[in-house]
Amino acid sequence: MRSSSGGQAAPDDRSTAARIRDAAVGLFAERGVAATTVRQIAEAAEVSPGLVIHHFGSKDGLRVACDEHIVASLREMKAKGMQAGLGLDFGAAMRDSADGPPIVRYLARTLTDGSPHVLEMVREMVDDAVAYTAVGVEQGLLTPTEDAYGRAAVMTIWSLGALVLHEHLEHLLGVDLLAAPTGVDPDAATGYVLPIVDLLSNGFITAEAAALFRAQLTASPEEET
Amino acid sequence: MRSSSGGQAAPDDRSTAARIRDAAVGLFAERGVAATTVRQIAEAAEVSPGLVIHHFGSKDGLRVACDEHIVASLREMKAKGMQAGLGLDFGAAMRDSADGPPIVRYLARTLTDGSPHVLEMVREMVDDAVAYTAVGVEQGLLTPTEDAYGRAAVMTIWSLGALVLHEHLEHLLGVDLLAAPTGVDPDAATGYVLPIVDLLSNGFITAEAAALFRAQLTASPEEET
DNA sequence: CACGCGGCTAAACAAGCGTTTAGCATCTTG
DNA sequence: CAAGATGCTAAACGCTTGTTTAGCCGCGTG
Repeated sequence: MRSSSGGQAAPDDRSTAARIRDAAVGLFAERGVAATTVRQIAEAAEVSPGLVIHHFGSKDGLRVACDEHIVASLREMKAKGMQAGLGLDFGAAMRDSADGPPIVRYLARTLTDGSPHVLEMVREMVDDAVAYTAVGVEQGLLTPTEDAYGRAAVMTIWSLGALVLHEHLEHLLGVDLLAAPTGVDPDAATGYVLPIVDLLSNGFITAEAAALFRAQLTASPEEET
Repeated sequence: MRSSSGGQAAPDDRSTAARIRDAAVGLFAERGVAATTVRQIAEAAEVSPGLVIHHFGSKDGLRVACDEHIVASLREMKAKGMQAGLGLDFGAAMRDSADGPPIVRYLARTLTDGSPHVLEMVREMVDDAVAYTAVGVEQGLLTPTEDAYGRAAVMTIWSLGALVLHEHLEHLLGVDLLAAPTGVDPDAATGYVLPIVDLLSNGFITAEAAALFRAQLTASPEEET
Protein backbone atom coordinates (compact mmCIF):
# COMPACT_ATOMS: atom_id res chain seq x y z
CA MET A 1 0.00 0.00 0.00
CA ARG A 2 2.95 2.27 0.43
CA SER A 3 3.51 4.08 -2.81
CA SER A 4 6.56 5.99 -1.65
CA SER A 5 9.15 3.37 -2.61
CA GLY A 6 7.96 3.01 -6.18
CA GLY A 7 8.20 6.59 -7.40
CA GLN A 8 11.37 8.01 -8.86
CA ALA A 9 11.30 11.45 -7.30
CA ALA A 10 7.88 12.38 -6.00
CA PRO A 11 8.04 12.73 -2.22
CA ASP A 12 4.89 14.48 -1.03
CA ASP A 13 6.96 15.75 1.84
CA ARG A 14 10.68 16.05 1.77
CA SER A 15 11.71 13.68 4.56
CA THR A 16 9.85 11.34 6.84
CA ALA A 17 10.83 13.44 9.82
CA ALA A 18 9.18 16.45 8.23
CA ARG A 19 6.05 14.42 7.58
CA ILE A 20 5.93 13.39 11.22
CA ARG A 21 6.48 16.97 12.33
CA ASP A 22 3.72 18.28 10.07
CA ALA A 23 1.33 15.64 11.32
CA ALA A 24 2.19 16.62 14.88
CA VAL A 25 1.60 20.29 14.09
CA GLY A 26 -1.82 19.45 12.71
CA LEU A 27 -2.84 17.33 15.67
CA PHE A 28 -1.35 19.64 18.28
CA ALA A 29 -3.21 22.50 16.64
CA GLU A 30 -6.50 20.64 16.55
CA ARG A 31 -6.72 19.12 20.01
CA GLY A 32 -3.81 20.48 22.00
CA VAL A 33 -0.46 19.02 22.93
CA ALA A 34 -1.53 17.16 26.06
CA ALA A 35 -4.52 15.56 24.39
CA THR A 36 -2.49 14.28 21.44
CA THR A 37 -0.73 10.92 21.79
CA VAL A 38 2.40 9.74 20.08
CA ARG A 39 0.41 6.89 18.58
CA GLN A 40 -2.05 9.32 16.99
CA ILE A 41 0.80 11.29 15.47
CA ALA A 42 2.37 8.09 14.18
CA GLU A 43 -0.90 6.98 12.65
CA ALA A 44 -1.43 10.36 10.98
CA ALA A 45 2.09 10.26 9.53
CA GLU A 46 1.67 6.58 8.59
CA VAL A 47 4.70 5.46 10.56
CA SER A 48 5.24 3.47 13.72
CA PRO A 49 5.13 5.11 17.16
CA GLY A 50 8.72 4.13 17.77
CA LEU A 51 9.93 6.11 14.77
CA VAL A 52 8.48 9.29 16.16
CA ILE A 53 10.64 8.93 19.25
CA HIS A 54 13.58 7.77 17.16
CA HIS A 55 13.58 11.01 15.19
CA PHE A 56 12.80 13.53 17.92
CA GLY A 57 14.04 11.84 21.08
CA SER A 58 10.79 12.31 22.96
CA LYS A 59 7.34 13.78 22.64
CA ASP A 60 8.54 17.00 24.19
CA GLY A 61 11.41 17.10 21.73
CA LEU A 62 8.87 16.83 18.95
CA ARG A 63 6.91 19.65 20.49
CA VAL A 64 10.00 21.86 20.59
CA ALA A 65 10.70 21.00 16.96
CA CYS A 66 7.12 21.99 16.11
CA ASP A 67 7.48 25.26 17.99
CA GLU A 68 10.65 26.16 16.16
CA HIS A 69 9.21 25.20 12.81
CA ILE A 70 6.15 27.31 13.47
CA VAL A 71 8.19 30.31 14.52
CA ALA A 72 10.35 30.00 11.42
CA SER A 73 7.30 29.65 9.18
CA LEU A 74 5.64 32.65 10.77
CA ARG A 75 8.73 34.78 10.28
CA GLU A 76 8.79 33.82 6.64
CA MET A 77 5.07 34.43 6.35
CA LYS A 78 5.46 37.78 8.06
CA ALA A 79 8.21 38.86 5.70
CA LYS A 80 5.90 38.20 2.75
CA GLY A 81 2.94 39.91 4.34
CA MET A 82 5.03 42.95 5.18
CA GLN A 83 5.02 44.33 1.67
CA ALA A 84 1.43 43.33 1.03
CA GLY A 85 0.00 46.00 3.27
CA LEU A 86 -0.34 47.15 6.81
CA GLY A 87 0.20 44.64 9.56
CA LEU A 88 -3.15 45.68 10.91
CA ASP A 89 -4.81 42.35 11.22
CA PHE A 90 -2.35 39.54 11.62
CA GLY A 91 -4.97 36.89 11.21
CA ALA A 92 -6.05 38.07 7.79
CA ALA A 93 -2.46 38.46 6.64
CA MET A 94 -1.51 34.99 7.74
CA ARG A 95 -4.42 33.26 6.12
CA ASP A 96 -3.23 34.34 2.72
CA SER A 97 -0.28 32.03 2.94
CA ALA A 98 -0.54 28.69 1.21
CA ASP A 99 -0.03 26.42 4.21
CA GLY A 100 -1.19 29.05 6.65
CA PRO A 101 -4.16 27.45 8.40
CA PRO A 102 -2.41 24.63 10.26
CA ILE A 103 0.37 26.96 11.30
CA VAL A 104 -1.94 29.71 12.47
CA ARG A 105 -4.12 27.16 14.21
CA TYR A 106 -1.04 25.81 15.96
CA LEU A 107 -0.10 29.32 17.02
CA ALA A 108 -3.60 29.92 18.36
CA ARG A 109 -3.21 26.81 20.47
CA THR A 110 0.28 27.30 21.78
CA LEU A 111 -0.19 30.99 22.54
CA THR A 112 -1.78 29.80 25.76
CA ASP A 113 0.58 26.91 26.40
CA GLY A 114 3.43 29.03 27.70
CA SER A 115 6.04 28.21 25.10
CA PRO A 116 9.14 30.43 25.44
CA HIS A 117 9.59 30.48 21.66
CA VAL A 118 6.08 31.77 21.15
CA LEU A 119 6.43 34.30 23.96
CA GLU A 120 9.44 35.84 22.27
CA MET A 121 7.75 35.58 18.90
CA VAL A 122 4.90 37.77 20.09
CA ARG A 123 7.28 40.41 21.37
CA GLU A 124 8.89 40.34 17.93
CA MET A 125 5.47 40.84 16.39
CA VAL A 126 4.92 43.90 18.53
CA ASP A 127 8.24 45.39 17.51
CA ASP A 128 7.32 44.86 13.89
CA ALA A 129 3.90 46.36 14.50
CA VAL A 130 5.57 49.49 15.88
CA ALA A 131 7.51 49.82 12.65
CA TYR A 132 4.45 49.15 10.49
CA THR A 133 2.26 51.64 12.32
CA ALA A 134 4.97 54.31 12.09
CA VAL A 135 4.85 53.96 8.33
CA GLY A 136 1.06 54.06 8.42
CA VAL A 137 1.12 57.28 10.43
CA GLU A 138 3.51 58.88 7.96
CA GLN A 139 1.22 57.94 5.11
CA GLY A 140 -1.72 59.52 6.89
CA LEU A 141 -3.57 56.23 7.19
CA LEU A 142 -3.13 55.80 10.93
CA THR A 143 -3.57 58.26 13.74
CA PRO A 144 -0.49 59.34 15.70
CA THR A 145 -0.08 58.40 19.34
CA GLU A 146 2.11 59.21 22.31
CA ASP A 147 2.75 55.59 23.23
CA ALA A 148 3.48 53.76 19.99
CA TYR A 149 4.74 50.63 21.72
CA GLY A 150 1.79 50.38 24.08
CA ARG A 151 -0.66 50.83 21.24
CA ALA A 152 1.10 48.24 19.12
CA ALA A 153 1.15 45.82 22.03
CA VAL A 154 -2.57 46.20 22.64
CA MET A 155 -3.38 45.86 18.97
CA THR A 156 -1.24 42.74 18.69
CA ILE A 157 -2.80 41.19 21.77
CA TRP A 158 -6.25 41.95 20.44
CA SER A 159 -5.51 40.46 17.04
CA LEU A 160 -3.97 37.34 18.49
CA GLY A 161 -6.68 37.09 21.14
CA ALA A 162 -9.32 37.03 18.41
CA LEU A 163 -7.31 34.26 16.77
CA VAL A 164 -7.22 32.25 19.99
CA LEU A 165 -10.93 32.76 20.56
CA HIS A 166 -11.79 31.93 16.96
CA GLU A 167 -14.30 29.37 18.16
CA HIS A 168 -16.25 32.04 20.04
CA LEU A 169 -15.94 34.46 17.16
CA GLU A 170 -17.50 31.92 14.87
CA HIS A 171 -20.23 31.29 17.40
CA LEU A 172 -20.94 35.02 17.70
CA LEU A 173 -20.45 36.38 14.21
CA GLY A 174 -20.21 33.29 12.04
CA VAL A 175 -16.70 34.22 11.00
CA ASP A 176 -14.04 31.52 11.11
CA LEU A 177 -10.63 33.13 11.25
CA LEU A 178 -8.98 29.77 10.76
CA ALA A 179 -10.90 28.78 7.68
CA ALA A 180 -8.89 27.56 4.73
CA PRO A 181 -7.99 30.27 2.22
CA THR A 182 -9.28 28.15 -0.65
CA GLY A 183 -12.75 29.15 -1.72
CA VAL A 184 -13.28 31.57 1.11
CA ASP A 185 -15.33 34.54 0.08
CA PRO A 186 -14.64 37.99 1.51
CA ASP A 187 -18.24 38.10 2.66
CA ALA A 188 -17.46 35.76 5.51
CA ALA A 189 -14.82 37.97 7.06
CA THR A 190 -16.86 41.14 6.60
CA GLY A 191 -18.91 40.54 9.72
CA TYR A 192 -15.74 40.69 11.73
CA VAL A 193 -13.73 43.30 9.86
CA LEU A 194 -16.45 45.91 9.42
CA PRO A 195 -17.01 46.40 13.15
CA ILE A 196 -13.25 46.61 13.58
CA VAL A 197 -12.93 49.33 10.96
CA ASP A 198 -15.81 51.16 12.60
CA LEU A 199 -14.28 50.75 16.04
CA LEU A 200 -10.82 51.86 14.96
CA SER A 201 -11.91 54.83 12.91
CA ASN A 202 -14.94 56.26 14.71
CA GLY A 203 -13.60 55.19 18.08
CA PHE A 204 -15.62 53.76 20.90
CA ILE A 205 -15.58 56.28 23.69
CA THR A 206 -16.15 59.99 23.31
CA ALA A 207 -13.50 62.59 23.99
CA GLU A 208 -15.20 63.64 27.24
CA ALA A 209 -15.35 60.09 28.52
CA ALA A 210 -11.71 59.59 27.59
CA ALA A 211 -10.69 62.69 29.50
CA LEU A 212 -12.67 61.41 32.46
CA PHE A 213 -10.94 58.05 32.27
CA ARG A 214 -7.50 59.55 32.00
CA ALA A 215 -8.15 61.84 34.96
CA GLN A 216 -9.26 58.90 37.03
CA LEU A 217 -6.24 56.84 36.07
CA THR A 218 -3.51 59.39 36.50
CA ALA A 219 -4.68 61.42 39.48
CA SER A 220 -6.61 59.24 41.91
CA PRO A 221 -4.74 56.29 43.38
CA GLU A 222 -7.23 56.24 46.23
CA GLU A 223 -7.88 52.73 47.46
CA GLU A 224 -8.96 53.15 51.09
CA THR A 225 -12.61 53.21 52.09
CA MET B 1 -3.45 15.18 61.52
CA ARG B 2 -6.95 15.72 60.29
CA SER B 3 -8.44 18.57 62.27
CA SER B 4 -11.79 18.52 60.54
CA SER B 5 -13.53 16.07 62.87
CA GLY B 6 -12.67 17.94 66.05
CA GLY B 7 -14.25 21.31 65.39
CA GLN B 8 -17.81 22.03 66.41
CA ALA B 9 -18.93 24.28 63.60
CA ALA B 10 -16.00 25.76 61.67
CA PRO B 11 -15.99 24.36 58.14
CA ASP B 12 -13.58 26.35 55.98
CA ASP B 13 -15.69 25.28 53.05
CA ARG B 14 -19.27 24.29 53.34
CA SER B 15 -19.20 20.71 52.14
CA THR B 16 -16.41 18.36 51.17
CA ALA B 17 -17.73 18.27 47.63
CA ALA B 18 -17.40 22.04 47.39
CA ARG B 19 -13.84 21.83 48.68
CA ILE B 20 -12.99 19.27 46.03
CA ARG B 21 -14.62 21.40 43.36
CA ASP B 22 -12.76 24.52 44.42
CA ALA B 23 -9.48 22.65 44.45
CA ALA B 24 -10.24 21.41 40.96
CA VAL B 25 -11.05 24.92 39.76
CA GLY B 26 -7.71 26.15 41.06
CA LEU B 27 -5.71 23.37 39.48
CA PHE B 28 -7.64 23.40 36.20
CA ALA B 29 -7.07 27.16 36.03
CA GLU B 30 -3.36 26.88 36.74
CA ARG B 31 -2.27 24.04 34.50
CA GLY B 32 -5.25 23.12 32.36
CA VAL B 33 -7.76 20.32 32.57
CA ALA B 34 -5.79 17.70 30.70
CA ALA B 35 -2.61 18.30 32.67
CA THR B 36 -4.37 17.97 36.01
CA THR B 37 -4.81 14.49 37.49
CA VAL B 38 -7.50 13.29 39.84
CA ARG B 39 -4.81 12.45 42.37
CA GLN B 40 -3.53 16.02 42.35
CA ILE B 41 -7.03 17.33 42.95
CA ALA B 42 -7.52 14.85 45.77
CA GLU B 43 -4.25 15.88 47.38
CA ALA B 44 -5.11 19.58 47.11
CA ALA B 45 -8.50 18.95 48.70
CA GLU B 46 -6.94 16.61 51.28
CA VAL B 47 -9.18 13.71 50.37
CA SER B 48 -8.67 10.38 48.66
CA PRO B 49 -8.75 10.04 44.88
CA GLY B 50 -11.68 7.69 45.17
CA LEU B 51 -13.82 10.30 46.89
CA VAL B 52 -13.42 12.68 43.98
CA ILE B 53 -14.98 10.12 41.69
CA HIS B 54 -17.55 9.17 44.31
CA HIS B 55 -18.88 12.71 44.43
CA PHE B 56 -18.73 13.68 40.77
CA GLY B 57 -18.95 10.36 38.96
CA SER B 58 -15.90 10.95 36.80
CA LYS B 59 -13.22 13.50 36.07
CA ASP B 60 -15.32 14.88 33.25
CA GLY B 61 -18.27 15.15 35.60
CA LEU B 62 -16.11 17.20 37.92
CA ARG B 63 -15.10 19.38 35.03
CA VAL B 64 -18.72 20.01 34.12
CA ALA B 65 -19.45 20.86 37.74
CA CYS B 66 -16.56 23.32 37.67
CA ASP B 67 -17.85 24.87 34.46
CA GLU B 68 -21.31 25.34 35.88
CA HIS B 69 -19.98 26.76 39.11
CA ILE B 70 -17.80 29.20 37.21
CA VAL B 71 -20.65 30.33 35.01
CA ALA B 72 -22.87 30.85 38.03
CA SER B 73 -20.15 32.79 39.83
CA LEU B 74 -19.50 34.95 36.81
CA ARG B 75 -23.18 35.78 36.46
CA GLU B 76 -23.28 36.84 40.08
CA MET B 77 -20.08 38.80 39.64
CA LYS B 78 -21.47 40.41 36.52
CA ALA B 79 -24.65 41.49 38.28
CA LYS B 80 -22.58 43.29 40.88
CA GLY B 81 -20.29 44.90 38.32
CA MET B 82 -23.25 46.07 36.28
CA GLN B 83 -24.06 48.96 38.56
CA ALA B 84 -20.43 49.81 39.22
CA GLY B 85 -19.84 51.26 35.79
CA LEU B 86 -19.59 50.49 32.14
CA GLY B 87 -18.92 46.96 31.11
CA LEU B 88 -16.04 48.24 29.07
CA ASP B 89 -13.25 46.09 30.37
CA PHE B 90 -14.49 42.80 31.71
CA GLY B 91 -11.15 41.87 33.14
CA ALA B 92 -10.94 44.91 35.36
CA ALA B 93 -14.53 44.52 36.52
CA MET B 94 -14.03 40.89 37.45
CA ARG B 95 -10.87 41.43 39.40
CA ASP B 96 -12.74 43.57 41.88
CA SER B 97 -14.61 40.58 43.18
CA ALA B 98 -13.39 38.93 46.34
CA ASP B 99 -12.74 35.45 44.99
CA GLY B 100 -12.32 36.66 41.44
CA PRO B 101 -8.82 35.58 40.47
CA PRO B 102 -9.24 31.79 40.51
CA ILE B 103 -12.53 32.10 38.70
CA VAL B 104 -11.25 34.50 36.08
CA ARG B 105 -8.14 32.40 35.66
CA TYR B 106 -10.32 29.36 35.13
CA LEU B 107 -12.34 31.25 32.55
CA ALA B 108 -9.17 32.32 30.76
CA ARG B 109 -8.17 28.66 30.57
CA THR B 110 -11.46 27.12 29.55
CA LEU B 111 -12.28 29.80 26.98
CA THR B 112 -10.02 27.83 24.66
CA ASP B 113 -11.09 24.38 25.80
CA GLY B 114 -14.35 24.34 23.91
CA SER B 115 -16.77 24.08 26.79
CA PRO B 116 -20.39 24.50 25.68
CA HIS B 117 -21.26 26.29 28.92
CA VAL B 118 -18.52 28.85 28.40
CA LEU B 119 -19.47 29.26 24.75
CA GLU B 120 -22.99 30.22 25.71
CA MET B 121 -21.71 32.35 28.55
CA VAL B 122 -19.72 34.49 26.13
CA ARG B 123 -22.75 35.04 23.95
CA GLU B 124 -24.56 36.15 27.07
CA MET B 125 -21.74 38.57 27.79
CA VAL B 126 -22.11 40.07 24.33
CA ASP B 127 -25.84 40.54 24.80
CA ASP B 128 -25.16 42.32 28.06
CA ALA B 129 -22.48 44.42 26.41
CA VAL B 130 -25.02 45.53 23.80
CA ALA B 131 -27.27 46.76 26.59
CA TYR B 132 -24.43 48.45 28.44
CA THR B 133 -23.12 50.25 25.39
CA ALA B 134 -26.61 51.44 24.49
CA VAL B 135 -26.76 53.15 27.86
CA GLY B 136 -23.28 54.57 27.33
CA VAL B 137 -24.31 56.00 23.97
CA GLU B 138 -27.37 57.67 25.50
CA GLN B 139 -25.20 59.22 28.18
CA GLY B 140 -22.84 60.60 25.55
CA LEU B 141 -19.92 58.55 26.78
CA LEU B 142 -19.78 56.14 23.86
CA THR B 143 -19.96 56.77 20.16
CA PRO B 144 -23.01 55.50 18.25
CA THR B 145 -22.66 52.75 15.67
CA GLU B 146 -24.65 51.06 12.95
CA ASP B 147 -23.84 47.54 14.11
CA ALA B 148 -24.19 47.52 17.88
CA TYR B 149 -24.05 43.73 18.14
CA GLY B 150 -20.98 43.39 15.97
CA ARG B 151 -19.18 46.09 17.89
CA ALA B 152 -20.08 44.52 21.22
CA ALA B 153 -18.94 41.13 20.00
CA VAL B 154 -15.58 42.48 18.87
CA MET B 155 -15.08 44.38 22.11
CA THR B 156 -15.96 41.31 24.15
CA ILE B 157 -13.63 39.08 22.16
CA TRP B 158 -10.84 41.62 22.53
CA SER B 159 -11.35 41.92 26.28
CA LEU B 160 -11.50 38.18 26.80
CA GLY B 161 -8.62 37.63 24.41
CA ALA B 162 -6.45 39.92 26.49
CA LEU B 163 -7.47 37.87 29.51
CA VAL B 164 -6.50 34.63 27.80
CA LEU B 165 -3.19 36.09 26.67
CA HIS B 166 -2.45 37.58 30.08
CA GLU B 167 0.92 35.88 30.07
CA HIS B 168 1.94 37.72 26.92
CA LEU B 169 0.49 40.98 28.17
CA GLU B 170 2.63 40.72 31.26
CA HIS B 171 5.64 39.92 29.12
CA LEU B 172 4.98 42.93 26.90
CA LEU B 173 3.67 45.61 29.24
CA GLY B 174 4.35 44.22 32.70
CA VAL B 175 0.64 44.19 33.48
CA ASP B 176 -0.82 41.06 35.03
CA LEU B 177 -4.57 40.99 34.45
CA LEU B 178 -4.94 38.01 36.74
CA ALA B 179 -3.12 39.52 39.70
CA ALA B 180 -4.86 39.38 43.03
CA PRO B 181 -6.98 42.44 43.84
CA THR B 182 -5.40 42.73 47.26
CA GLY B 183 -2.65 45.32 47.32
CA VAL B 184 -2.76 45.96 43.61
CA ASP B 185 -2.05 49.57 42.77
CA PRO B 186 -3.75 51.23 39.80
CA ASP B 187 -0.32 52.09 38.43
CA ALA B 188 0.15 48.50 37.34
CA ALA B 189 -2.90 48.46 35.08
CA THR B 190 -2.20 51.91 33.66
CA GLY B 191 0.27 50.60 31.10
CA TYR B 192 -2.53 48.54 29.62
CA VAL B 193 -5.54 50.80 30.09
CA LEU B 194 -4.02 54.04 28.84
CA PRO B 195 -3.27 52.71 25.33
CA ILE B 196 -6.78 51.29 25.26
CA VAL B 197 -8.34 54.65 26.13
CA ASP B 198 -6.17 56.27 23.50
CA LEU B 199 -7.09 53.63 20.93
CA LEU B 200 -10.80 53.78 21.64
CA SER B 201 -11.09 57.56 21.75
CA ASN B 202 -8.62 58.85 19.15
CA GLY B 203 -9.11 55.80 16.98
CA PHE B 204 -6.43 53.96 15.11
CA ILE B 205 -7.09 54.45 11.45
CA THR B 206 -7.95 57.74 9.79
CA ALA B 207 -11.28 58.44 8.13
CA GLU B 208 -9.72 58.21 4.66
CA ALA B 209 -8.16 54.85 5.40
CA ALA B 210 -11.45 53.60 6.82
CA ALA B 211 -13.31 54.66 3.70
CA LEU B 212 -10.71 52.86 1.64
CA PHE B 213 -11.11 49.70 3.71
CA ARG B 214 -14.87 49.77 3.51
CA ALA B 215 -14.81 50.26 -0.23
CA GLN B 216 -12.50 47.30 -0.60
CA LEU B 217 -14.67 45.12 1.60
CA THR B 218 -18.09 45.89 0.22
CA ALA B 219 -17.46 46.32 -3.47
CA SER B 220 -14.77 43.92 -4.65
CA PRO B 221 -15.54 40.24 -4.19
CA GLU B 222 -13.11 39.42 -6.98
CA GLU B 223 -11.44 36.09 -6.39
CA GLU B 224 -10.73 34.69 -9.85
CA THR B 225 -7.35 35.15 -11.50
C1' DC C 1 -26.83 -1.47 73.45
C1' DA C 2 -27.22 -3.32 68.77
C1' DC C 3 -27.55 -1.79 64.21
C1' DG C 4 -27.60 -0.16 59.94
C1' DC C 5 -25.89 3.75 57.09
C1' DG C 6 -23.44 7.31 54.75
C1' DG C 7 -18.85 9.59 54.34
C1' DC C 8 -14.49 8.26 53.49
C1' DT C 9 -10.08 5.54 52.66
C1' DA C 10 -6.65 2.09 51.05
C1' DA C 11 -5.67 -1.00 47.71
C1' DA C 12 -6.19 -2.97 43.48
C1' DC C 13 -7.86 -2.86 38.58
C1' DA C 14 -7.70 -2.48 33.41
C1' DA C 15 -6.33 0.60 30.02
C1' DG C 16 -3.49 3.77 27.88
C1' DC C 17 0.60 6.43 27.96
C1' DG C 18 5.69 7.44 26.37
C1' DT C 19 9.53 4.89 25.60
C1' DT C 20 12.82 0.85 24.75
C1' DT C 21 14.38 -3.17 22.51
C1' DA C 22 15.21 -6.61 19.06
C1' DG C 23 14.97 -7.52 14.47
C1' DC C 24 13.60 -7.02 9.55
C1' DA C 25 14.17 -5.20 5.09
C1' DT C 26 16.67 -1.99 1.94
C1' DC C 27 20.43 0.59 0.24
C1' DT C 28 25.29 1.96 -0.05
C1' DT C 29 30.10 0.81 -0.16
C1' DG C 30 34.33 -1.91 -0.75
C1' DC D 1 28.90 -10.29 -4.19
C1' DA D 2 29.65 -9.74 0.86
C1' DA D 3 29.06 -6.61 4.60
C1' DG D 4 27.91 -2.90 7.25
C1' DA D 5 24.92 0.93 7.90
C1' DT D 6 20.30 2.95 7.65
C1' DG D 7 15.19 3.51 8.01
C1' DC D 8 11.77 1.46 9.90
C1' DT D 9 8.52 -1.83 12.43
C1' DA D 10 6.43 -5.03 15.91
C1' DA D 11 6.32 -6.19 20.40
C1' DA D 12 7.14 -5.47 24.90
C1' DC D 13 8.34 -2.60 29.16
C1' DG D 14 7.44 0.26 33.18
C1' DC D 15 4.60 3.69 34.64
C1' DT D 16 0.64 6.62 35.32
C1' DT D 17 -3.99 7.38 34.46
C1' DG D 18 -9.13 7.22 35.73
C1' DT D 19 -11.94 4.18 38.02
C1' DT D 20 -13.66 0.22 41.00
C1' DT D 21 -13.92 -2.57 45.06
C1' DA D 22 -13.91 -3.90 49.79
C1' DG D 23 -13.89 -2.32 54.17
C1' DC D 24 -13.25 1.06 58.11
C1' DC D 25 -15.03 4.73 61.25
C1' DG D 26 -18.42 7.54 63.56
C1' DC D 27 -23.13 8.88 64.02
C1' DG D 28 -28.16 8.80 64.61
C1' DT D 29 -32.10 5.52 65.44
C1' DG D 30 -34.82 1.20 67.08
